[in-house]
Amino acid sequence: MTYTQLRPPTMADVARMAGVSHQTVSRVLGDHPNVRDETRAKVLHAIEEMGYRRNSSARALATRRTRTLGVVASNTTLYGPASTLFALEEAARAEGYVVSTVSLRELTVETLSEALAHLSQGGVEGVIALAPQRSAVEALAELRHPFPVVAVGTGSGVEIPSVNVDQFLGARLATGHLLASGHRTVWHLAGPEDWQEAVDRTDGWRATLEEAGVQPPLPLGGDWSPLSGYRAGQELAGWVGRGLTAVFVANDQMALGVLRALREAGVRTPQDVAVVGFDDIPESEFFAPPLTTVRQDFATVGKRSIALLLDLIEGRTPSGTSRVAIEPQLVVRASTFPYAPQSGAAPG
Amino acid sequence: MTYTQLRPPTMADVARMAGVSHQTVSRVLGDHPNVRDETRAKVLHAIEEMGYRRNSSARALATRRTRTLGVVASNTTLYGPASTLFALEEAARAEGYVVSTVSLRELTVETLSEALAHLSQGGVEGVIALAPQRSAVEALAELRHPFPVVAVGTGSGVEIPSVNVDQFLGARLATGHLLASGHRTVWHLAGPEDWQEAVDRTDGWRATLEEAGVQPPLPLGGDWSPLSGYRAGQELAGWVGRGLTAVFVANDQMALGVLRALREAGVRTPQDVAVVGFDDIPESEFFAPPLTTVRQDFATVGKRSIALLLDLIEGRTPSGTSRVAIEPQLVVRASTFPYAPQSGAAPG
DNA sequence: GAGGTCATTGTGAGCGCTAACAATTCATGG
DNA sequence: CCATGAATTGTTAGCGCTCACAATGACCTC
Repeated sequence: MTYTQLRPPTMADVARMAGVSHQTVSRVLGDHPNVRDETRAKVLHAIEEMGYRRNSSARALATRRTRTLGVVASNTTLYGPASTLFALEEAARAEGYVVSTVSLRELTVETLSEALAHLSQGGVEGVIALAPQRSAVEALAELRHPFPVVAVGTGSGVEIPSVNVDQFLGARLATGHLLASGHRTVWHLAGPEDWQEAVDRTDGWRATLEEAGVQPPLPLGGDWSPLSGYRAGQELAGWVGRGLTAVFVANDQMALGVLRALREAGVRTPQDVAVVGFDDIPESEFFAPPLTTVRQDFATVGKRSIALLLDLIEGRTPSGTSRVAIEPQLVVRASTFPYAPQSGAAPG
Repeated sequence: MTYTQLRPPTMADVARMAGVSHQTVSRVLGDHPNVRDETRAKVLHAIEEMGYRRNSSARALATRRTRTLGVVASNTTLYGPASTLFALEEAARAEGYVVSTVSLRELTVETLSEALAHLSQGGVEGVIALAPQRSAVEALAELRHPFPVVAVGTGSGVEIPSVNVDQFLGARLATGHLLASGHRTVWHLAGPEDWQEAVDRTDGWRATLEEAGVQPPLPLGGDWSPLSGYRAGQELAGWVGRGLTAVFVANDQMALGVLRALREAGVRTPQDVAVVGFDDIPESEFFAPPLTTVRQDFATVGKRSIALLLDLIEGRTPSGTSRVAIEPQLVVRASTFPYAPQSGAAPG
């Protein structure tokens, strides 16, 4: 078939065919109660017959509601952002909203600004910003935008309404688990410093050690990629036998690289060095060995974010006040076995 | 700040402030050439001053163009779909289009139909359907929709305009590589039978073996997950020493499970059994051992899909004729080493 | 100086819908 | 039988923009 420019039927066309006024058609479509069944049937029949679809632009213009939300994200092929995106869309759709997305290669003032402008062109009523980099958050605070914005993954120390997984707590769970398993200290491979989540995880790790009266070793740094984990793992391997028996890695992908580097260096996991990751990506369970990690509940993040944004749009919540924090969960697997008898699923 | 319902300024407001007609404001915004510089400056100043933004609904209504495209996808947290989604959005944005997405948990006639209706509510001018399941494609062909639809990942045997990576060729590359490395035969762990891509990969594998005069073993089946790969791997381990020396696995995630199962069974990769995957997910390079696999160029898929859809929307291409196929690429790593001296990057 | 051309600006009419109000119908009770 | 009000339907006026066309004025040309 070809999509010729024959103009699609309008409400008036339907009304004519059904022998009613266009307003009655509108009432039928809007499920207005005061329409006689017989009339409704006539209208529905005409709609069906003509293949009529309500013009969303005209509707949006008249109602001043587009029922569209925007999402700005980066690194959308990573498990975390992809999962959040999925949850956001599902939650928004459940509320009758369409979601338009902009996926950025990098978050800067410029790209963010363009993204918001682009979404504005799409007529969004509000925007969720998956903005894990701190620079992005600052940019967001500066930018003028005619709609409310909710930040996700920015940490709670920002001006903007935000929803976050409690990264500090997650790191505490991971580190505490290793200490409880008998390790004297826990090393740390951190994520990029300009990511708030990375900083929070490092802070949680450090705080846990300090509370246990342990002087934290100097953390290593990576960029979330398996490759950076691999490189850090090579360095870590050099410390085995000199006090290194446990590592908390800031995400699962880097942990994968660490595992490989350790293996290549002849270091056994978990017998020589225990490893904990963060995220619980689907592959983690099948790493060599299966990875103990911290699971984030992205579905809840999505739901809460949409709920908050809709509150803001409807004016139910004064913006600037809202901070939502969500608890993560430790998942114990073989990479910290046999030090971990207390909880979690056994590996398959 | 609060988003009070003070009505945002309209074009007429700007016009009044700048002392011109609303049409002149429209011209400035539309970069119409015949506007005096002085006038343009006045208008731009007024726009800036009032924080004016063009109302997209009104614009869409008047122009009959929403400049919005829709995407229906499932399994969006998997690497392949997520990468395609990213590429699609980027390509569409480059053309000035906003992208609205619907992420489905499963593709059925009902969910697809709802998704299209939802996107229609969002005013899309066309839709890309990431529809790897065959059932979905059939559903797509049946459904009435007032806009063009391009299918991605459906294989080329469908009525609908489509864009695909040549899965058959990919399987041929993988299987051929193993045969060329000296293996007598190649076993196969297939994806779900209702996925066209899985079928095409199996067909490519079978054809390559038959052309080499080898009777293909019975393929195993999985569901793309590492777990299903793990289970299949346990079974495969039982065939080692009885003719099994090489396995072509239909995706990297399942290959991960296979690797683990083999390892646990004391089977060495690649010395005892060589393994090839499909997708080249970022983690593959860091599996134990690093995985030989087939890379799909999702960026090109995205660009070509958008280009095709826009052609359809503009009426440049008669729909129903267009099939685009994209070549995949073999990436050789240690899981087929040392049988593979001929090409590809060495493991890190 | 009349007529013509071009650049620039303004005017009016819709795009297809919903909201507010007006009009009509119908059942009901006094 | 007619007033009363509820249920149902119709009428009108925008929503904020772009498009087609009209109007204005500056500048030439002969």
